[in-house]
Amino acid sequence: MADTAQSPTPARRRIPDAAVARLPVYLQILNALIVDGTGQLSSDQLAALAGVNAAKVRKDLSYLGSYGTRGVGYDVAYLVYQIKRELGQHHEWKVVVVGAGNLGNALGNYNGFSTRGFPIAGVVDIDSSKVGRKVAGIAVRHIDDLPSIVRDEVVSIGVIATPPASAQQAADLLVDAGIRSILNFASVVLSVPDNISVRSVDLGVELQILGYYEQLSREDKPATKTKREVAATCQ
Amino acid sequence: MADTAQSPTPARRRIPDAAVARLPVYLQILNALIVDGTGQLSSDQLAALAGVNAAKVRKDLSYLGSYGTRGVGYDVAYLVYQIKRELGQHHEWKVVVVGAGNLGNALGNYNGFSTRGFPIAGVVDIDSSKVGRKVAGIAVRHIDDLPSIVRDEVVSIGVIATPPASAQQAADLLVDAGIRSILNFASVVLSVPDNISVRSVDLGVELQILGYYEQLSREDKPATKTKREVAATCQ
DNA sequence: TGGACTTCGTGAATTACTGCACGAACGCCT
DNA sequence: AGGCGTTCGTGCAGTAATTCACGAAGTCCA
Repeated sequence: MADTAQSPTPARRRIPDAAVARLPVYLQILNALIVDGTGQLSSDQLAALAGVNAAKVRKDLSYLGSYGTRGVGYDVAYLVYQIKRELGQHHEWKVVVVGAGNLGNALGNYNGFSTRGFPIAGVVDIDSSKVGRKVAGIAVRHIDDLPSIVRDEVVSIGVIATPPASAQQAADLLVDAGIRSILNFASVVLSVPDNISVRSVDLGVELQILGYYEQLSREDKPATKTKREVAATCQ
Repeated sequence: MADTAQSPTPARRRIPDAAVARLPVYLQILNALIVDGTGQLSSDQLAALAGVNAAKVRKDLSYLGSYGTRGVGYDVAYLVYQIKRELGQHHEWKVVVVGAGNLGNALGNYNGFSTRGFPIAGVVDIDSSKVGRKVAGIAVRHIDDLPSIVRDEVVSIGVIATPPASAQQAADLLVDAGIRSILNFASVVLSVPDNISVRSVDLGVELQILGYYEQLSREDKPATKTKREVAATCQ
């Protein structure tokens, strides 16, 4: 968070975390629009599709630069290009999945990874009996092979799909193998060095949050409806 | 957001969204501590385990009431009780899963749901060829049965595990069936009435966010490491 | 009983994010 | 060419979230 001093690049814009979390959503929408043949769209339209405020859309996009045309809107294809550039999506980031259980299998078979620029370089498991089984055409390898997979395939991101009890160990192994970005599906808080990025997705937590608001809306006499249309991703 | 007027309950505390999102994490940690036999712990200790600031822990917990003891800390079991109460976790919330594909299967087999108070009342799919197949011991039913499942089983939460193209339709059907809380795994922004809660978890978006910070840390000369230890769940 | 020490609870300061409102820039039409 | 309508980009005010800092309230031990 030290934006102090003169960075070598004249003005390296610092995009707020909240905006970074929304850019992929815009990108997803815009990609769908390209398929539909839409060439231009306004911040109002994009805002409606993303379920957010139009001013927020404009501000978010302004962090990328001034790529809109006043009186007209944004060129869809160009915007896609710029968002991809900002997100580092112009090349692929390879992913390795740790844990070949239910979730690991589902992730392996999930198309969204490769179609969005995150091809799966490998699936590993600590259980030798699972080694060799195929997940989405990829043979499961033993976790001891993790370092060589990461090195040989130039993997950037590790996905933890193990039981909670093994998650910390998996994280340690990923860090040791040189991974600096981790997506964690196990319901534990991982402890990692400062320079490692971790994002955790815990289904139980998501449900509990929903449960809270559900309870809240029931306590309030149903007349006063709690307005709430979250497109959370994190947040 | 209208905290205006006099609510009937003398002082219905309004817990900030950010705090609500953290309470389940604390709960998870505390539950693990109970198993270990820990009776008391300080905000400092809990903060370390949750990877957050101690002041934040105290403020979050203070929204529940004053349940700590100065000079000592918090009683683990009592805190668990209070967090559960606040989150509405003293009774179970039944869940229905829409979509019996890869993800639907993984979710059905995922223990975390039922062990954390969200038993699966049913799995439905639009594809008749999948109907009758078993997912985690539960027979898949046709989506036409959704209204009766929701009514008969008193389901509170719907989980969308369909392909993106069908997600909006699934959401509409859930809303029609009376569901007011939706957990969406499809990578589309759902459009629902104001009084419905939606939380979206998009694996692609999570990876793209990680990709951004990964790129960022590579651009900065590696000397200036970007500090970043996020335990996001939403945010 | 009293003093030293610990830890909570919370007001106040800080930081981050949101949303409004408006000037500037552009296309289009006559 | 000029005026009109549209939409971007952004300064600013308002709101939400975080963090600090310190008094209050408790434990423990001599």
